[in-house]
Amino acid sequence: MSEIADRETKWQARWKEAGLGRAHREEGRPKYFIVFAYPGSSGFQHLGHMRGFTYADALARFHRMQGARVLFPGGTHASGLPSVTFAAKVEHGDPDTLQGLKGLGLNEEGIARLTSPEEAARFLGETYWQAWERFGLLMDRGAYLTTIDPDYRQFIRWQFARLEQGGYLVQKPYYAPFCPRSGPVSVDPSETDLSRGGSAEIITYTALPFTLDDGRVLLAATLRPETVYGATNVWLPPDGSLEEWKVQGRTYLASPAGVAKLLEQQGGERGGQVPIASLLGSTARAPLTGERLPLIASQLVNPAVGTGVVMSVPGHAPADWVAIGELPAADAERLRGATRTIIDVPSAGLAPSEQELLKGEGAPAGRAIANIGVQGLGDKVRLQEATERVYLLEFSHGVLSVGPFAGHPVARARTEVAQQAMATEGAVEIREFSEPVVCRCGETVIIRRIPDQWFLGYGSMDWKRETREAARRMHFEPREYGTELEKILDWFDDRPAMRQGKWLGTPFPRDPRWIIEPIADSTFYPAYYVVRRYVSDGRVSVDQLTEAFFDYVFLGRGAGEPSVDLTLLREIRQEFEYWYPLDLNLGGKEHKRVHFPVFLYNHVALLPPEKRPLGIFVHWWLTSYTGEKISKKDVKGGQLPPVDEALTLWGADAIRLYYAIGASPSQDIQWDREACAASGDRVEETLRQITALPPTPAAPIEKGALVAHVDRWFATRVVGLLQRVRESFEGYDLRTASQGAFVELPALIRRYRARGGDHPELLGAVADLWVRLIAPITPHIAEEAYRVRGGKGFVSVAGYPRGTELPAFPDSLERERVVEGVEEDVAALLKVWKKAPAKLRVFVAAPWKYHADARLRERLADGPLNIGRYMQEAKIDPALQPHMGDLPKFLQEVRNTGLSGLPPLLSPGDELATLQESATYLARRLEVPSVEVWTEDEGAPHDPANRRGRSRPGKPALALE
RNA sequence: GCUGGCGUAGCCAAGUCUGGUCAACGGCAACGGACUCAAGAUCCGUUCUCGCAGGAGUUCCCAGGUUCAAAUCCUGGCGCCAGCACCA
Repeated sequence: MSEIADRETKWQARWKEAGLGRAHREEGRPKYFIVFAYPGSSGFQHLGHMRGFTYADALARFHRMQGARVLFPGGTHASGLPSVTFAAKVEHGDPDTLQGLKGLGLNEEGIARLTSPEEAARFLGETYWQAWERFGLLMDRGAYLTTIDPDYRQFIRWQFARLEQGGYLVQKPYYAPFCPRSGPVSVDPSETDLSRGGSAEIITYTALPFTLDDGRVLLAATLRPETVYGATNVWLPPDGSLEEWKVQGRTYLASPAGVAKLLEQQGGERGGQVPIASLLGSTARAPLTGERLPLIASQLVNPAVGTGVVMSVPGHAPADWVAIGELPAADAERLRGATRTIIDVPSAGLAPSEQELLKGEGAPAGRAIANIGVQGLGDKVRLQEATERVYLLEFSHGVLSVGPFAGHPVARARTEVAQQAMATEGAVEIREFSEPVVCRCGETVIIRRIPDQWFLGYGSMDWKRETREAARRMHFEPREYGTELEKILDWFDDRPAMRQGKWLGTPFPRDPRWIIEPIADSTFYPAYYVVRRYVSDGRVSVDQLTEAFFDYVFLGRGAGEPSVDLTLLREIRQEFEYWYPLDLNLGGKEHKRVHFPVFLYNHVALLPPEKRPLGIFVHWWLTSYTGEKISKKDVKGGQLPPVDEALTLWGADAIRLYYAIGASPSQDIQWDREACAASGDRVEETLRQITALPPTPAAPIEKGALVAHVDRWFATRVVGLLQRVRESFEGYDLRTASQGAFVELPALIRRYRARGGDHPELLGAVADLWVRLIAPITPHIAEEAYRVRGGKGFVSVAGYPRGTELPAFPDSLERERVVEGVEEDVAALLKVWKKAPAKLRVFVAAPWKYHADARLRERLADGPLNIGRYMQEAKIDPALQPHMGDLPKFLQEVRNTGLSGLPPLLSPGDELATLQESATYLARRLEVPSVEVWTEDEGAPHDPANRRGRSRPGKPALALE
């Protein structure tokens, strides 16, 4: 093990031994309760996962050092599919998974155990916890949980009982993926249940009824029901049969595949076969318009898609347009002149590519065909493009121009037409996957209607309104997320809260066939962390976690669980009252639209306003380098290293600093190995420097102890820096805070020393503050340095610098600025001054200029400078009168810069004294053998170019020789 | 399309809400120097252009506009990213 790893494990062990992570309530003392959105137990963690956890720890540490009692718990989310997937990978012998497990030191037997999803979840959870410890996270192990623990399940049962009681659960029909052989399945990209089709979406068609003369009804499935006003005919497959579907006393016709879907989704029963040939040549009455349309066969129609019957809208559907063009003469005759344009797209405001699409005359579909150059029905790629573009364009910009909904935008008319067709014409919805979905068992997955699905009623206006109000009182980081969340709440709708299938989770108490869905069981859990500590140390048993228990602890309602000792019960209630509300919930940007909204909703449903969360912190991701076109030599970071490897290479402190200083949290960081390594160097250098500084003085530095300008200046700058760092932490700005602690402070010390500063007590005091300053970000080296410097206890619980620890001398900053100005100016001069200078003369402005300057500031404060008036006044000012000739030039220079362009105002004596005191420094620094400081009106040495005349208060003139 | 975000010097990335202190923090990289037998680390300097006196010019995706003043505000355009639901 490396020296770094040894150091880090040593301190982690000591923190654990001292119990620093354990939360202790102390009434009357401020508290800070922070959680991160617990990770799903899906596999091995990498550096990307650790970014947010580190932020949470840095904030928790900062507040702990500020004197707050901190509750910083963590857990893992084992519900749902991830652990099931992982266990399946173990079972199937997935090479990456097995290699990872062996890397963690598991033997065959240990690995075999992980084929159980529960075991896998617990195991993964432990590896996460270990990673958190190794990153230096100071958390309360007593609160650690996984969501499949029996006590957690008790908690979830209580939560859902309360939600149901409060009317937050609703039951209504739902359409879900279903395997006829294996039962409910999940269609998601991990394809745990599937052998193909994980990225399929469920598409909802409207099946419009077209009535034949004999009363039977053809169902034509469409995604664009509003185009019924432009329908010219009905397409049927070229051969085969349709099938009857009988429902509610009516008989519909659709393809056999279509009928199969309808039976699953709508019920009813199958009827007889109807040969398509028997239908061709007749007509059907269209819904809503009542027009009679011819039935025509076409290759266009795929009986497997939708209902196998399609209404033809050649004006707006490129495929229909092309199909009609390719019809035999007899069929074409029946349609002549029927193509219509029923959607207008105003050309104003269209993107050039959209304008291009609609160039020309005639129906939009025909124009798109011509402009894209579709060659015929066989030209599938271009036909597809034309279809998609017309569809999108008309959906987003089109306005319906005929019928009762004329004038309505297509996006709106579409639902209006569908609603009306369903209400008055007997239209039905039919759903199918966007691509074939096949179960692991080999069976094709279908969509089945579940009549009594449980939802969380997030669409409810009352609940939504109260949640929005709660959000308005919260703090969001970044602030933009607050406005975004309001928008999200606007469209947030009921969500299925349970499912039937093979998932990990808690059965719904009222009906255990339902397993509570993973998003739904991870909304109110911060509250349970408080209780969990009493379960893990055995003071409360699982069977004591009754509804009465939780009612009392969380809501203060009822007498509580009688089997729990009353004193203990009261204590737990007090704990909850102490820690709640939650100060901060921190999570990655993937949680913006799902977890954070429901987290808030549930707190609103269950708790009174004063107990609702106070803040949400969203961080972006650490991304791996994905560019492909750049040659390998240029590839910066490459893949994200696994946690173990990264810790061995650089150590936790280095990575923590890298996270904190690399970018602001609301920005993806692209992994940069070299930058991470460099931050490791910085960490080690910081440790070296702090330990090399003089010892911490026994007593605070008194104001009187600092006499020299550099000492005063240094102390003042440090004070400002400490304040800024603390404020940055309070404002969640970890980047600025780290920059101050790791970049600016060492730079300040360097300059202080370069300026000749060497006040041992002052440096010692600063070193002690520095150790504390860095502790939230790099706790291990902070402890190390703290101990080496003789600190007592742990710096992790020492006080955080506030900026009141050192005396400050505001005027010293202005003095120093004069010196800095001279440095900058000389550096600029030397750039163009080719020779090596032998001597630098510095001329401080003559006293009358200070007088003129003071007057100038008064005038500028009133508005733009009136030079004429100023001169009038100067004439009668005895101090300025002798210098009337020089005044205009003096004034001219400030005329354009205004007040803000003026350097700080010092007294002439202060400026002169500061520069004299700094002459040696300037000589060394600027590599000029001799530096002399004069005043402008002092007896002049050699000054042929009359440089001295340039001098202004705060900005002395310079002469190089 | 909807919702949100982004476009800053070789690369990463602050600054934009609250216009001036911004040729624009910080990091990486590169170059020069100090130190070293050497390497690494560390320290100093340089990295838009021009300039033999502290200056000037041109920049913050593009084009306009507001303003004494714009990376920052407004309008329009171009380009890119994420999410869009049952998936954690």
